[in-house]
Amino acid sequence: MVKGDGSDSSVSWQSIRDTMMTRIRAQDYAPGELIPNEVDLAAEFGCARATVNRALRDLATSGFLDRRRKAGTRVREAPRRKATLSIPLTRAEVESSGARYDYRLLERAIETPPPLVRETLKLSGTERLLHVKSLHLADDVPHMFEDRWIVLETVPAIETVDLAKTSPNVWLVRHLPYTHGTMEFLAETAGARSRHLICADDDPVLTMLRVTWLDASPITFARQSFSPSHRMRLEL
Amino acid sequence: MVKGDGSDSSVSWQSIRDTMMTRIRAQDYAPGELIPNEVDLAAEFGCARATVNRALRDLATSGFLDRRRKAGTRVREAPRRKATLSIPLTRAEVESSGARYDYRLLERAIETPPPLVRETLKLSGTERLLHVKSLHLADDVPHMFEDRWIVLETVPAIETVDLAKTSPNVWLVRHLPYTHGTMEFLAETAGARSRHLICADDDPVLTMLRVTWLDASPITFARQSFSPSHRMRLEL
DNA sequence: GAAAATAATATGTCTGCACATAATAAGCGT
DNA sequence: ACGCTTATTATGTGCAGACATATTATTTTC
Repeated sequence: MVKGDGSDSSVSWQSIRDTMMTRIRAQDYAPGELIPNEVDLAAEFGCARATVNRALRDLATSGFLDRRRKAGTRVREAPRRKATLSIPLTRAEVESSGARYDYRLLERAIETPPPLVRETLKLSGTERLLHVKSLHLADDVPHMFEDRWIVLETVPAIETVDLAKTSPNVWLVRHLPYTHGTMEFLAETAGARSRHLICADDDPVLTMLRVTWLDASPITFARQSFSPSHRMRLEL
Repeated sequence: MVKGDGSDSSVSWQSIRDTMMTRIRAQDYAPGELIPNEVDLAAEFGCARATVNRALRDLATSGFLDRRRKAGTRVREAPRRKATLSIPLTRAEVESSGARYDYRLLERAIETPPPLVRETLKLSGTERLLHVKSLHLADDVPHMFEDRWIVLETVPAIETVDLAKTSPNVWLVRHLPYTHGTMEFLAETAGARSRHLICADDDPVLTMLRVTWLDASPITFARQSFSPSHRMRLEL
């Protein structure tokens, strides 16, 4: 076959991707403008169209290209980037820094949602929610305080789980992957949480709000506040 | 042909992906355990192996499966998730909320890096850096204060750019896409920034640190502090 | 029995080819 | 001109077959 030897006769989709990436960076293709179509590029690189397709598809999902049928492929003006945030699974985060992880269940109750939670999770207000407060520690030092609401209608199984042993997040990740969700970062003063995080009332703390859904059904709303000086790190 | 009519005889990779996703969620395949190989799945779904491959590859990049040659494909114990953060291009962020965006250059100077910057960007200390402080506004209200260092050795062209018109970030995104970088969120007190953000000295502000690289060359180190009450939102 | 050579296996990818689909462009009738 | 129908075109996807590559399993050799 023509491609058998692997060294030169065949072109890899990665090499095409890299070449195209170089051209985009060098502005050989102007931002916003059309690039040659797949057939032409395949001819240029001397490969099958499918190979070019793979390369361009990859650049599109990476956010450097915009592709539309018939309309063609064009260079994105402002590349969108994806951050691979190693899903703040607190345990892994703590242990990766060499510290010993510990978890304490503080409160557990079944309640109806207060207004903020009701709105966030788009509930009617009559649902039964599991309300859990917990503390996560690194080397016995408070690391994060979590206040979480879980919709029992969506996750009935969690009602019988012993949350003193397994943290809600760990259980949820393991048993009920979400389909989508949102995440918000904000800064606030520790306030009442200072008691758990062992800091001053007016210390600034980083708070992360997370809402997850299983299609149209709300799963959980979590408010996680980290001890002062903590940094949430993401890779780009 | 067998697949021509498009309605039933052919199976789409998306449908296979969805079916497999359902099985993973239902724990038909136990976490950590092997799933059938591509040939068997292709037989089950009545399609070509390439189609199964596409589906499984997608689930792997989404973080639900782990794939290794010869070793096979297994269900990840704790799915890794990716957040598509709409690259905090401040202008777009502000305008999407319906507000008018404005930008003001506060300071511009060429300096040698202080210790923190030198370490972060792994510099020797003798390099010339462009040091820029700027303020970004939404409807004339301070929205974000930025303190940025740009390595002129990596980005010589920016020295002649009129940064009163174009913000450094906009220029960089447009002219020099980075290959990788990191991002950190933290909470701190406004301190001296309170003057620009028009808030109290001890108000908690969300700060985002961003460092970007072009392969092994450092591009820029930015410290962006948002006005109190601002939330940084990411989609999962 | 341990190390080295060899086989087996699952995923990775490329090739041609065909048809599907979405969106634009062209043609046409009024 | 205007709106409608009908090409045309670029990307999207499927199939069968072949080879590539990374591991793991097995056998051979000392």
